[in-house]
Amino acid sequence: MYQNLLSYINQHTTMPLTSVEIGLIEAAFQPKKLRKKQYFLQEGDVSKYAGFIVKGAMRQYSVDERGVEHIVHLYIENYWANDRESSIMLTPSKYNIDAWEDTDLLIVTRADMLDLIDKIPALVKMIRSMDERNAIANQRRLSSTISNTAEKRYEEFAENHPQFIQRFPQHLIASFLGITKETLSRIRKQSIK
Amino acid sequence: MYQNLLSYINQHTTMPLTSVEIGLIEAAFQPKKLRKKQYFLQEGDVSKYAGFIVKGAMRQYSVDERGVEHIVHLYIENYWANDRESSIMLTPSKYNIDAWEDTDLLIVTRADMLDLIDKIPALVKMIRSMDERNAIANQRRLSSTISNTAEKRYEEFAENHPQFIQRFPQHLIASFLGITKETLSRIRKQSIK
DNA sequence: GCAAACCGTTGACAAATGTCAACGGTTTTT
DNA sequence: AAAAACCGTTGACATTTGTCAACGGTTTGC
Repeated sequence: MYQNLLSYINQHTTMPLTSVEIGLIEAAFQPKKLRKKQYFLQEGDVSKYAGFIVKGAMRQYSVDERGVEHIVHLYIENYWANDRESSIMLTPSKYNIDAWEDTDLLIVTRADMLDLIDKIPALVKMIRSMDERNAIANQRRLSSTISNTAEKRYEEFAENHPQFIQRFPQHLIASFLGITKETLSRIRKQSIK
Repeated sequence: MYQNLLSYINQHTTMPLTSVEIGLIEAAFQPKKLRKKQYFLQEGDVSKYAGFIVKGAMRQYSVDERGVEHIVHLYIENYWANDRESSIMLTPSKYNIDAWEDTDLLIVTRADMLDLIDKIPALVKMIRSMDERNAIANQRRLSSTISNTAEKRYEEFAENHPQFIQRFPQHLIASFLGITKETLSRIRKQSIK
């Protein structure tokens, strides 16, 4: 169960974890299973846990006044599911996070995570490295969203994230890209020609 | 000159800086002046410095195949101007960063910054706090971009960032929002009624 | 095994946004 | 002081994307 998380950590740090450190980590993270469609976080609640996905797939989305869902994140194995704004500022979340497939998580509270970071120097580097990767990914996505047409955004996404294309249905991909499922369907038809 | 930077750092940390630490910081950061329109970073170059804006205003943008500029960031006092992807991965930047007004910067290389972080514990927290704020801001912008109409995006932006509205001309704001200047002009006309 | 829900596609049409050209009023440069 | 560049606006029109309704082919749940 903890294997994925531990190797994820080792990949993002320079020095391997000691067995004492591994013990601390296993004590702080708690296993959690979600069935398909179960909520991990509901709009209006304050995020209590960050979840590392060991196995499964999840999505994060907002729901607008008309009831339309807007997918802001898709998650699979080795991703962290969380609304950082809510968990950092302790404000009610504007998002829902739920399981798209049956999912195994390792969850940790922000307090326990901060505690771990204080005790395990390697984690400081990991957090920074994760934040950097995250900032880069966000920058790319943002840039693509404001600069490219829907067609180009889809092409780029399909090229850079083929795992997501296979794993999630088309209407979720469309929403993630900020377009409707009909538009995506037509774009794909177009580009096959 | 260093006053703004030092109080910025103190605001983002818990313990005040010692005079030794202040000395280290002043040694690592180098003052730099840019005249309006001068480049801080040009597309194709690898980002060498991060720049803290003491006074002035800058913009970061890409240029597409048709020669159209897409503004990805606007910066004013107390912002950091940089293409993190380029400076972290050491890859040629896809962006330009230039001065929109005459600007005073304090610039630092990534190596010197990492060195400072190792020597000054308070900076570790500052970086994390900055990354968190950054992640939250990016999340909000992204969510707004894929979920809202142009009109609502402009309203939100004007409400949350009135300083930018005053400081940058409308066509830059439009590009930042991912729309044309004509569309923004019509949106504003509309909402006055 | 059947009903219900889900998924992608298509057509007809509406709405939002982009494109291009032109204008007048600034501000900046020389 | 004149010329040039910049800025926001407007009109006419094109293009992109959204909306709504319907369909058939899955897959899912009971």
